[in-house]
Amino acid sequence: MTDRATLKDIAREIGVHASTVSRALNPRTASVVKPQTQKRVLEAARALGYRPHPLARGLRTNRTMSVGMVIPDIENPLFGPIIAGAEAVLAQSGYSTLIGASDYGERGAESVIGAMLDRRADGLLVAAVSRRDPSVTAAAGRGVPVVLVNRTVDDESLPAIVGDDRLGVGLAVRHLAEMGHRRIGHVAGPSWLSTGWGRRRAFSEWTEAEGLEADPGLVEEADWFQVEPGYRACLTLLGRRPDLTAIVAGNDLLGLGCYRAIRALGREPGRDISVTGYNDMPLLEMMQPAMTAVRVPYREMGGAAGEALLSLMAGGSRPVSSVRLRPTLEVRSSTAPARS
Amino acid sequence: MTDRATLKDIAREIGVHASTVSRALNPRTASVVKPQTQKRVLEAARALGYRPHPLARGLRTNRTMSVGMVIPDIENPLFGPIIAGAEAVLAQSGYSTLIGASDYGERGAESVIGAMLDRRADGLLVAAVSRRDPSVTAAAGRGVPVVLVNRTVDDESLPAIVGDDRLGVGLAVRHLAEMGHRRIGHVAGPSWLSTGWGRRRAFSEWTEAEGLEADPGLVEEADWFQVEPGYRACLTLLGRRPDLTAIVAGNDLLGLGCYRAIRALGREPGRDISVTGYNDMPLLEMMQPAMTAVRVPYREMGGAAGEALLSLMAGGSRPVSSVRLRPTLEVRSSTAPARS
DNA sequence: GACGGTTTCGCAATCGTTTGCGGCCGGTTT
DNA sequence: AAACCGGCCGCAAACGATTGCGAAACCGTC
Repeated sequence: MTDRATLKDIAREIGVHASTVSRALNPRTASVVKPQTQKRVLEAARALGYRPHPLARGLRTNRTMSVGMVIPDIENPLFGPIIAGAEAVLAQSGYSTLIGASDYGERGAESVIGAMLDRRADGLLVAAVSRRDPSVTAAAGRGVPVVLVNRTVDDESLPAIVGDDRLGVGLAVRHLAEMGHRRIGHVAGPSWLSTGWGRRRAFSEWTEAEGLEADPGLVEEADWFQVEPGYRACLTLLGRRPDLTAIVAGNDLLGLGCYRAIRALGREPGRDISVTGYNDMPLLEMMQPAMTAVRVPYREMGGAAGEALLSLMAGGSRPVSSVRLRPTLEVRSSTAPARS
Repeated sequence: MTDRATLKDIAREIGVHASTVSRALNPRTASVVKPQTQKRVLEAARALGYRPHPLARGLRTNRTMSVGMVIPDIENPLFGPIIAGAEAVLAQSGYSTLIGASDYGERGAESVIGAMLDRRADGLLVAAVSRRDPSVTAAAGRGVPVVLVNRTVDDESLPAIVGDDRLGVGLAVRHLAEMGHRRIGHVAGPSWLSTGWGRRRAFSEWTEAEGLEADPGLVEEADWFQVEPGYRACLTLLGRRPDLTAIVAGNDLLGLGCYRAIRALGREPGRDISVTGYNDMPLLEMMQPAMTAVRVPYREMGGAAGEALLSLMAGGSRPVSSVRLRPTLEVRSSTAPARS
């Protein structure tokens, strides 16, 4: 860890004061130094391989040029693209991304957020939020720029970059309706997450809009966005309504759980009962049958969240608005015309 | 962003000097302050909600308490558990994890590593390395603690936490041999990555050790650890050797490519040709047929890497040694007895 | 040559901590 | 009573940058 050159080193090199070097190097203040000395500074800086010391700078300016990103579960492949998208645009603007896993801890994202605020992160990107999360709103209340990703809170005051679940569920329901399905069920995600809750409501709205049967009994909630809970929920759903010809799953993993449940009942997903997933995670097209799914643009979502946070931190007075990204439908072979 | 309390605030509160407060709060120096004043300091600190300012501290101590983690491709589900494992143990010791995606850039991990060193990260966790990567070895040469994860460099001087590929490939080959397979092929990963290269060599060694046919023509290299390259490689392999009854894939994605290739040739993976994957990524058991795979303990790998980096940064004179984690074999239905 | 107005730069404070050094105070030793 | 010592704590100097303020230096003008 050979010692790096400092402003003082450059100053000594060309016989000026360190403050002049600082001004020459900072684009915002470069106008007050004589062009020729600026040139000398720049040359010396490059010659010495000068790199500003982020801690010293941050201490003075009270900015760390780093943002914290809170993820509930890094092992979920869903969050990879979100992280990648956000990290890319943040790095572009010189920000580093601190990662923190809340691991669905009992205390929510609190300790992770606390650690990040202790580090004086300039902003927060939170993908981990449940529909009400005191630590997040508290941080935002204290003036820390916060942008939510993927999930949001009920209180709409925080900017959130999410997928348009109403639209996405509509794509799935209409697709099934067009294929002649009249009795469609829904395996919903946890209603304490905005995604689970929103898709469930959207499902009810769309079945009604399409003039399909709309009975509360058509919906069964899984207590978790995972394969196993999806399996169980689908089993009870099909136990209650064996006449269903299609199922809209709250996400891909729940859809895979449906596959398993349908097979457990001696029928075949796609052929006997159509299934749609949600998210379109990687490798979903490799499943048998390849799963039709609503595709959410997660990388773009991460990128948009990064940009929103940047403009929020820039402190522009115009409020940063929430964004709903338009999903698309990837039709594969887990959906087929209804066999009457 | 209400201003936080500083040492000086605490000092004023109880009528001592800030340096005394500093000493009282630091376990290492707490012994030089009178127990009673220490108690008063602690109380005042808690009352004021004091949190040390990491930038000021880092500026003085020349440590940032943060480590950089370089990932080639965050979107690859493989790296999620590694990140999670490392982040967990590092957070335990008060370190924050900076994430950086090298995105397989042309210039390797150079710019990402550069950005992290500019930030004065105390250490580096690199999962992105190719078999020779000048920027990584350069950083290590400059005295920055570096630990490699998952992949390593040819030059063994850097501590690396990797899976034991020799063992893992052995598990797969022996499993197939026990099921009566005699003509086993290998779809290898890129030979410029340590994992691709190591598994390929291990394959040759094990086929020979098991007394199986060991012909260079049994191996076909995919130019990338992805489904599509695996598909192409498997096609040419089976074109050359239609008599193969089993294939050991260099990783899971290549294995999925093999599935596709086998089906493209009108045969069925598992039934006609056995396939083994490598890594055992999430949802592999949901594929049809569920893929037999060598399971690498990635979360433990991340954790072990974090611990190795911690002890490296602690500067203990005893060298931090490399670790090879033992993989296991998950037998599923993509492998079956050879039909002679 | 004095003067007003710019440009350009140096001075020094500041951000919040850590830490070497020295001073004070109490008690014990000679 | 002088000398000494150890425990406890304050003083001040760092760490490396940014920035308000003021002072030179320089320009042109009368």
